Amino acid sequence: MVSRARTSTSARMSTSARIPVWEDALRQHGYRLTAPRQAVVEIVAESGRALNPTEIYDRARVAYPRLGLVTVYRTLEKLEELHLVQRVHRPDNCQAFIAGVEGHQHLLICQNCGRVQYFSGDQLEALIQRVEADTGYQVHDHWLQLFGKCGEC
Amino acid sequence: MVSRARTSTSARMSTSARIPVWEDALRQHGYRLTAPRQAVVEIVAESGRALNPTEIYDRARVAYPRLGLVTVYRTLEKLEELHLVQRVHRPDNCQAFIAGVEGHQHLLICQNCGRVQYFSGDQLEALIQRVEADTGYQVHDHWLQLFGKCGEC
DNA sequence: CCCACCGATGAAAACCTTTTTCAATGGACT
DNA sequence: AGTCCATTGAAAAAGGTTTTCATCGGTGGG
Ligand SMILES: [Mn+2]
Ligand SMILES: [Mn+2]
Ligand SMILES: [Zn+2]
Ligand SMILES: [Zn+2]
Repeated sequence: MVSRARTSTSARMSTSARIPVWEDALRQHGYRLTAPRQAVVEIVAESGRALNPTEIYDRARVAYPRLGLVTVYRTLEKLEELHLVQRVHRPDNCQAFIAGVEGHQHLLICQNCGRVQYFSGDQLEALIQRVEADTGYQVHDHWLQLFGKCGEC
Repeated sequence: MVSRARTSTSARMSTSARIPVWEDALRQHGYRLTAPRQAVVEIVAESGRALNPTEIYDRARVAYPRLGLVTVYRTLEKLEELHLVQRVHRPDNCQAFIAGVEGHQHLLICQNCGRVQYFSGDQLEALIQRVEADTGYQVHDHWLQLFGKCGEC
């Protein structure tokens, strides 16, 4: 039970509930909330998959056809700076972005459809201490990602 | 003691001992062992840090000035295919390569100087089972990387 | 030994993605 | 209305990787 409790997959905010939160965050940091930004925010906030800049561009242009690709890059830059999105690294593609979560969590990625889930509760402390003792390194951070096949695939 | 034994940092082949091994592997797969390839192999096999194609290019040209950057890319392609090198992903740079190791191991990377060490013996089985149960995903693979500061830094 | 073949090479061109530049736009505030 | 200035999209530039191509040169067969 104790060990069970240490791992949790996040019951995240529903994807559409993110939109007003992100919009507020942008405004509260002095950024204007413009139509092209809203178009980008809507796509990224609602996606359960990590998306490339060009994928975001293509999808957001459906709602806002005048959008320029540069604005996608610039909006992603701001969303990343505010920790609202994070980059997802995969063997073949490290240029994709997904909505972030608060605190320290890890990614579980479907190798088939790209669907992403977060989880937390790794127990790496003991491992890290051993590696530190063995190597003389001081460990300050870690990446853990699981890859597999999601329920739908 | 049991848990200690499950974690090990690899007492790897000395870096220079890799060179003949890699050269044999290339030959045995039908690739010719040419001077430009040898220059690339020597740099990558002997490096304790992950190197970009252009870093490899610059270093290898010291020994073989006629070398073209394209040959660096092509040689890396073959070394990766033979699992002699692997790509190292970092927050800011996913285009660097380091000598691989046999079997399943993980990377420990110095954030200051880029020095890389391998370790094995994570105990993720229980965590993975829990995440699978919670999410309905089937986990087939994982990435674990530690970042920190090495003894020299 | 000579030749034909073909893998390998480097230069140049093409390509693709990301960043920078720039003039124009249009909110926010007075 | 008028000023300020963040924001925008187009275009250019930059940066990195891949493709193309003519040439080179090692190897194996004649
Ligand atoms: Mn963790
Ligand atoms: Mn592992
Ligand atoms: Zn899936
Ligand atoms: Zn170091």
